Amino acid sequence: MIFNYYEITLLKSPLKPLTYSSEESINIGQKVEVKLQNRIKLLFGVIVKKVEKPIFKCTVISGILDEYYDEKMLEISKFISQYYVCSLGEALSLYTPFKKNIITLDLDTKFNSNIELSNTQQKALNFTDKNSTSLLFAATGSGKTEIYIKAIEEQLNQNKQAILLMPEISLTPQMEKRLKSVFDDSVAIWHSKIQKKRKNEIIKGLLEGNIRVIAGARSSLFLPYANLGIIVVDEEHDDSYKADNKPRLNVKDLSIYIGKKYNIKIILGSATPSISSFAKIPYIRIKDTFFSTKKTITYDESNLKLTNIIIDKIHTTLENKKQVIVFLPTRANFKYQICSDCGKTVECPFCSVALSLHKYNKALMCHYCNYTQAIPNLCPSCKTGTIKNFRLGTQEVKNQLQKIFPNKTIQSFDRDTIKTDRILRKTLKEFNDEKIDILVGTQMLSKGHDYHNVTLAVILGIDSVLNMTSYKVREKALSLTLQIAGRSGRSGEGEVLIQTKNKEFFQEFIENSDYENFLKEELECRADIYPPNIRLAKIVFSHTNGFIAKEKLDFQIQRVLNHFKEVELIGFKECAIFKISNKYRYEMLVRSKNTKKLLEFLHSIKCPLASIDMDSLH
DNA sequence: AGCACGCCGACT
DNA sequence: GTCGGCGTGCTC
Repeated sequence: MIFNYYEITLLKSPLKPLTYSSEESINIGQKVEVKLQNRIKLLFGVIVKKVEKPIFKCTVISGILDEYYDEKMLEISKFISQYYVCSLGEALSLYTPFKKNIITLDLDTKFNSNIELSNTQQKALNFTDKNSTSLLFAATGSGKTEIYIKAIEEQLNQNKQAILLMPEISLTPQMEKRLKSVFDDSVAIWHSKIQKKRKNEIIKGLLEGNIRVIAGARSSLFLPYANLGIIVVDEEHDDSYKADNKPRLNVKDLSIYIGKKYNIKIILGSATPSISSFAKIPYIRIKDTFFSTKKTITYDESNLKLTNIIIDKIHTTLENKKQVIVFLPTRANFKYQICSDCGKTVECPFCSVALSLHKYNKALMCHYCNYTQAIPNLCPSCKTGTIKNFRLGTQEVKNQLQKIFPNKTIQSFDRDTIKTDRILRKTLKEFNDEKIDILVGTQMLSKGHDYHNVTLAVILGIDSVLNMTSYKVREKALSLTLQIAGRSGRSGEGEVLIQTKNKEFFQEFIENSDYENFLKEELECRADIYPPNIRLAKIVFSHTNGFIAKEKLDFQIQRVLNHFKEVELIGFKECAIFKISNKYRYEMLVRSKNTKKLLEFLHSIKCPLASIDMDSLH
């Protein structure tokens, strides 16, 4: 009997590849089922290498499936496991494999959209033709979607496939409509909320060749593409392209990597591009808008509350039969519950954060671990004082506005209210049909939705963004403000009201100059100490026993200082939220100009308490 | 002694 | 990740 020996990487497992045997000759990339130790359930694995008979005894492969990972998937996964510090199995698990027995049809359907591009749009399209990777630095309403569509069409007509990435599921409905009008059933929407049955249809369509364009969230990058020609990354500045659990990859950065390696065209687009894209990628600016909009900006230098200035502006706007959006960075009703006697906040028992009041549910909730409790009558600390609310959230602003404008329809727009795709579509439709007068929401408001009759955008509490501790706060606060401001006055004149104690900052970059100046100036500030000119990684150590977490942190600090000369320790501290889900957390930030050396350190940590975040956005 | 629980280390 | 092995410490 002839046995073959293979290294197999186990999917979703942090283990290194293990060696198994089989009588059959199996291809690299084949998905198989294997038994591990005394576990009852079989595990899925992928053949990564054929090897000689090893010195130890091998288990026989239990089953060979009719799914496989192609060479590109394996190569990219290898890169992900190296760069983002995870096992090969964890990286490969991102992918939906190819299926055997599905014949790939010819990709020769031709498309002929009748979209007429303006001169400016045509110039931008030519620019993306000339550069393999390009950035469309395009103002809101400048028509970048048409450019995307034309660029995708060019690729499809060369028998290629296309991906259009969006940061949010909530943006897919409007994009779907526009893509379908050109590409019809050749386009499919892909994200985590798509039903399993539909997902299988899409994979089949993609393999057979009748689906040619995938538009959707992060996971769209990991489908079985036989002949990918272009990846468009819309709203490229958006932080949600970075995954927040392992493998902590950034699909925008990964797209750029894939584009270079496999000669796939990459187009990034944003009205407020990220500093790193601006610094590294050839860009073209599009300032023209279809409707020349004139923006008036006013400031309110009070703390987070609805002042008369704000109420008057809203009143006038509504009188003129126009709509209003109100942004604030906090969900729920109030951020903190403070005792009037002892001044203590009501904290989550499992996390070091104050609980938020959710009036609708009559409960206090933790925004980090979802712990929920009844609203206490008396302060749980001193048992005498009463609990007072502090700092507004979307719900409370909505309620206050409702009292001031009893005849108007006011709707909140945040994760609490917009729970499903159906509710999202319904709310946006009602708002655009002018059945809603005011939308009060969080970041969700800023994300590329079209509000055609809004002439006033109110931005509350932006200072709390500016006051966070991150090298990115200025970039975040300004892009967020501009994105929200961009929602006002899409047809005609628009007003923006910013509540801030940092008026000069906004004046300087919104009124006196523009975002490009900000990017240039901020790039200078970042110099060689913060990205994009240097690599930054964050390592978090967490444990139910705080001393253990601290001990592991200290150990790694010593290692960097003593053994990794080219890696610089920027700092270490308790995490901003010290305790989450009953685990105490410490973090350290390291940076290096030498990516290889930085990765060497990160790979050498080998501590299960540590979560490693390469290119951390914090 | 007998058992519950948490930690640790191995996994081909 | 997931499992068993093993040490600690509590109870009968």
